[in-house]
Amino acid sequence: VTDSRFVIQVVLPTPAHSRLPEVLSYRHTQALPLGTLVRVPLGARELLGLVWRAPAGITAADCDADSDVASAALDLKPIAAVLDVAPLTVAWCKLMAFAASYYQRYVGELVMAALPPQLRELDAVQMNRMLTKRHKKRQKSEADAAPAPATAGSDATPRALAHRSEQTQAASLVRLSSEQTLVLAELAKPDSRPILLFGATGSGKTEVYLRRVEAVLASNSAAQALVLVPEINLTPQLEARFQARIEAQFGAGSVVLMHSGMTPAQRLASWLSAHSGEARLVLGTRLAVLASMPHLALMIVDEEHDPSYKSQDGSRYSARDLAVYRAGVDGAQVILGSATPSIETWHNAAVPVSSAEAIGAAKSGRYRRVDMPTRISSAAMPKVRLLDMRLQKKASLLGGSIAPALLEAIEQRIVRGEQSLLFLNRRGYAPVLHCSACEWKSDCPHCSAHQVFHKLDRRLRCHHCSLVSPVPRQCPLCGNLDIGTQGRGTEQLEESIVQALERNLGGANTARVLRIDADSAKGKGRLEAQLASVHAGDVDVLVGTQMVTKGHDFRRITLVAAINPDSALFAADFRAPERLFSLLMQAAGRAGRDVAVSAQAEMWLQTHHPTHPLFKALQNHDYPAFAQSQLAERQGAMMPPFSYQALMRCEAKTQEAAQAFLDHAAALVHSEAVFEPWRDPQISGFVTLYPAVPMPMQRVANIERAQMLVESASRAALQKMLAAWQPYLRELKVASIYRWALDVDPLSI
DNA sequence: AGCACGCCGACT
DNA sequence: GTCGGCGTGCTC
Repeated sequence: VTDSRFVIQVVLPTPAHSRLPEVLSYRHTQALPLGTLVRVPLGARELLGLVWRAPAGITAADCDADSDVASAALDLKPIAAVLDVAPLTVAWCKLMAFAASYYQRYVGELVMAALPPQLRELDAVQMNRMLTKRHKKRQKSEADAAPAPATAGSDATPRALAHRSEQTQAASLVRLSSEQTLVLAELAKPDSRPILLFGATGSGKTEVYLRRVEAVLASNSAAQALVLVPEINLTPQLEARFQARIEAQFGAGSVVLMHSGMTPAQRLASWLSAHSGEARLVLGTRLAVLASMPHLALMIVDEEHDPSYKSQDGSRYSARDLAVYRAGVDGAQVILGSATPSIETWHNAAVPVSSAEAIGAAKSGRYRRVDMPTRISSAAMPKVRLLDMRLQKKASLLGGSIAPALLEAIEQRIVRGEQSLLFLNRRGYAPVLHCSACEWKSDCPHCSAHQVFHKLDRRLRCHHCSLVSPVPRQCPLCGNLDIGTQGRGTEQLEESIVQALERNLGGANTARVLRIDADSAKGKGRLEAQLASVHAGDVDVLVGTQMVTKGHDFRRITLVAAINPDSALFAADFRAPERLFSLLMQAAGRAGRDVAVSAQAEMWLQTHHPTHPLFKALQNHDYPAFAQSQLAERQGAMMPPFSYQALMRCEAKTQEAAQAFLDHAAALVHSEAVFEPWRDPQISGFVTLYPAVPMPMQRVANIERAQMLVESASRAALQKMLAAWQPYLRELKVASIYRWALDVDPLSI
């Protein structure tokens, strides 16, 4: 114990609002490099920590000259154990440092979000036992696979080379289009800027990703690639395709998955494999952007506009933005792919911006745009038809929601043996019940939302707090027996379609209708089974929420209909049009993927606003025009990407308390005497604090929520102000507050 | 955030 | 007489 002279700085999973400092000091018998994983005592617990600042020769003995520091150093607790795992790289630590400072969190919080949960739980003995087992298993499988001595990472044996060329031949059976060939040549150019791969749905982006990954992995025997997708559960085909192709060429175990749906043991195994360099390709969801990959050379963010890349809890980072930053520190290429890029990315790719302002953008401050406009197999994009609902008689609407012309189009598809997809973003039978005699509505007692009527199990459900209650037989307020539904959900849409087909086709009706939404897909394997029946052709009409619009390659769908897209048209959120456009474009992409049927593929939009520019742009499949109009609007109103935002959210017992906290926080800033940075005109002149307001969903599970927007035309000024604000916020004590959190670059405000 | 310590109500 | 409720307070 006496020779534990070295002072080691460690970060731990201490939340930002605990009163602990970000970095803690411990003693150890020797210096430890930055990035070393250790277990350290904290109070009564023993936690996983990461060596943060290398002490560079500072020992307790060196501190003798200063007795205060020396005695403090002697008080330090010793490090309990050093994990037998290679230290994290300096580049990875830089990523953590950047993410922590940009999103206003403690480094320890991000580090722990990045490490697999099981790494935190295992003590040193369990850990080492596990590592030994893993090591032995690997040696055994290597011995079995290659009698010739082939070390991991260099598989340049004749056997491996022969194997590889065989595979290359097999892969080349998938013939590339000339467009794909050109795009791949463009991606191979030595240009360090992030790339926006702007490619229509069905243009063959996945094949381009695969080839690019293959090329980068083949160029260097250690190189690693990272492919991010929004939801791994929704793209099992993609996973299978990557696994088959890459493992065939680079060996079994060269591909690992990383997402939150895996078991703790699987997550640990994947993490170790990526960390050791054994895995050449990591395929995962947003959390995979934080994976330890010492030889990272390529990152691909598929569907980069997808909101699920922005973490909505905990550290609230954007995996896409961090990928762009990470490409910089790792010297890796980053490719952002989308048919409907986020407006921010489009702006970065289309308009030069000053380098200092773009998060992590390469030195030039701009992205390189590579276009893939053509649908593969010369299949055309579906024709978009706007169905003017103002001209429809209410009584003629089927189940109140489907125009007769649309039903007719569906029936034609059934006769031709083609499939239709009806898209409605509302699950349940009806969004609300109401009393015909009084004001009663099926309000959730705990949330500022209605309880949704689910007819199948005769229940009322709150989709926010999951409260389930029986359907009342009479009005709870006035006793009236006449209780009706209002609005329509997927259950009702399914019911209406089934009834109409029975009525119209009578005994000849053999049409099969399937509903896919979060309710129908509940339970392990249910979604896969349902999707499989669509692929197998066992379904004629598919009714679903946005769940079915993502990525599925339904070959025989020739009609996609958006039943009620208008609701998002005039939403308060300035990003609502962007989301609607990409949702509808993606849905449209489900139609006519097979060239044999693509000629008659159509997308129908039932709307009361057929002249709306968003629908016009969609009709022309003209994303650039839509993005341009959005950018013009945002520039006029000084909204992102022409300004930068942070949102302070607060949860409390009462709305008053929540707002009181935010008011205090704002007052703190405005009192220049307290908040020094505010005296700096470079900050106060550029940062605006808006008044605290209730959140759009004001109450969830009896918790009142309020928010306050902080905005600036200068990212640097906003960052400076937020960083200076943090310590004051941590000290702020207001009664009845549950918690507060800062969200940098919020997706919805 | 954990996890202690700590001081008051209903049970073997 | 203890088991356990969750209210403060501390953790290199």
